[in-house]
Amino acid sequence: MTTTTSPQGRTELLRPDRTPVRVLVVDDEAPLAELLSMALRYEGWEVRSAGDGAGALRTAREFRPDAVILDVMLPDMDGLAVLGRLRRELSEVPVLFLTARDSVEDRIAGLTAGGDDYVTKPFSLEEVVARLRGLIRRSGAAAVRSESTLVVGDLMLDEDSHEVSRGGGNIHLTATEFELLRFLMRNPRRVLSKAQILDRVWNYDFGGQANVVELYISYLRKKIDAGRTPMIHTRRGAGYLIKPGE
Amino acid sequence: MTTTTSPQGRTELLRPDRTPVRVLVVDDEAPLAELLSMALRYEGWEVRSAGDGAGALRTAREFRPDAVILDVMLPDMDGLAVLGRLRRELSEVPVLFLTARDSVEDRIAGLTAGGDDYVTKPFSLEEVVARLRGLIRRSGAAAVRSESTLVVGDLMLDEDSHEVSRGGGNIHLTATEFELLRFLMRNPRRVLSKAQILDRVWNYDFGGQANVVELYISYLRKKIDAGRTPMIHTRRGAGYLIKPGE
DNA sequence: TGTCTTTCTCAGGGAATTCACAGAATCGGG
DNA sequence: CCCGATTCTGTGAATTCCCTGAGAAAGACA
Repeated sequence: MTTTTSPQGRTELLRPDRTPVRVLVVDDEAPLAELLSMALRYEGWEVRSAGDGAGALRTAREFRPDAVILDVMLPDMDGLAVLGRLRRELSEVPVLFLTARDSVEDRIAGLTAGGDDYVTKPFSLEEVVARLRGLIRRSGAAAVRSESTLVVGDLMLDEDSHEVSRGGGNIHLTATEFELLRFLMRNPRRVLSKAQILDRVWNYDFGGQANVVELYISYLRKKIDAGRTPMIHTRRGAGYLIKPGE
Repeated sequence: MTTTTSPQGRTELLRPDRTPVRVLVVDDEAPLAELLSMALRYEGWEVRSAGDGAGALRTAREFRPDAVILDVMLPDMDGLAVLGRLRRELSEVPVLFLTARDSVEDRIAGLTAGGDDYVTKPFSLEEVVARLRGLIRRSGAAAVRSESTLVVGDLMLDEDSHEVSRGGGNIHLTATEFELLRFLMRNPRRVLSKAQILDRVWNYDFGGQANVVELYISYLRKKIDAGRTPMIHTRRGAGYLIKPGE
């Protein structure tokens, strides 16, 4: 039941013994597993990865993760088989499933019901991190009842209700705008490059123009900063950052 | 998991000694037992499971559950035999029977007279959780803090009588509409994705189109929001949430 | 069994959102 | 003060997401 402040200046999840939360990533696509691992390490978590079911079980046995990210499609055995065995050894561990968009309905629905969750490919890293954070919090492995509300100055963003307000007035954001603002607010007073933002907020296979970020920053400014003292700032050549006005 | 607040933010059932309620799940279909266990743990309860009658008795003796979920069809012995023996050792424990749709009338009817209850397969998790909650509440095993009436604004839903009203006027809902509204009302001001809703409210083997959720939201709106200030809101790209008007 | 209710699929329409493109504006270095 | 690089933003098209009517299928009840 501990909260500490990470290098990023954010409250962090910690296990009761004050060691970092441990996450096991299971995916046979190496680049994807790598991408996830790096994103999770960036969050301050300890990560191991496995490329198949057998390896997953072996690693889990020894690593004792607090949460597992599991691709449903594995080369050697079905994700479900892995899940079954995993549960036999680490009964409580929450699982975040990765799945293709179309295979969702048939098999995942139901699996996730117990408090597990899933994300469809292609996903954004922000989404994965947010979901995983929720899972871990609910599982009680890292017993931190952190607030679901992000606050920067007079700007508030509620991750549960998806409500955003500044100085009392409610603000309507689209899904992408919301994700972008959430990412900014999770890293207040810190410059985020367009590349970082693209990597985090957009799906990992997004192939479009990099200036969508500029575009969405522009949208956000119209809604968030309109008139008031601006909180979203440009660092030319570096990126963007959010901080309380004055 | 020692908080009095559930993941949904509702008051939780706790035993007199303030430990979580203990539930024993007895079912020979492992995936189903797993599904149930996870859902119940998510509710903040402590769960053990057994795959046959003998195991059930062994576990019950040692685990001393406050309630039992019992599949009527077990490989080694009849659910009824298990029940008989169970009662000899834990005389008061309430039981929630799981049964196939057609085997209901003949035998279960009499069994449930004693304050027990039953659910037919396939069931939805919301239904099982609700029934179990009712059983435990009535049994008096747990100090009950939660009301059986959910209230959001001027909207009221009674989980016992299944009555729903808004602003005094009674509203008739079908079974599915009721479950959906209950799930929404148990998570007020919180965005629920269509996937989450599907997992919880629909039967675990539902394989249909995800847009049934949209459809039933539409039905609910006609009955709940008709004319008045809307309480059911769409968060495009994220899900739905219910909150008091204004 | 026949009737009424409920559940669910399908498909069309409408609206909100996402994104590319391109020209305007701004910045910083010389 | 000028120029290239970078950022901002208006326009519009494509897409995605959501709502809902109509009717088929399944179930409940008498």
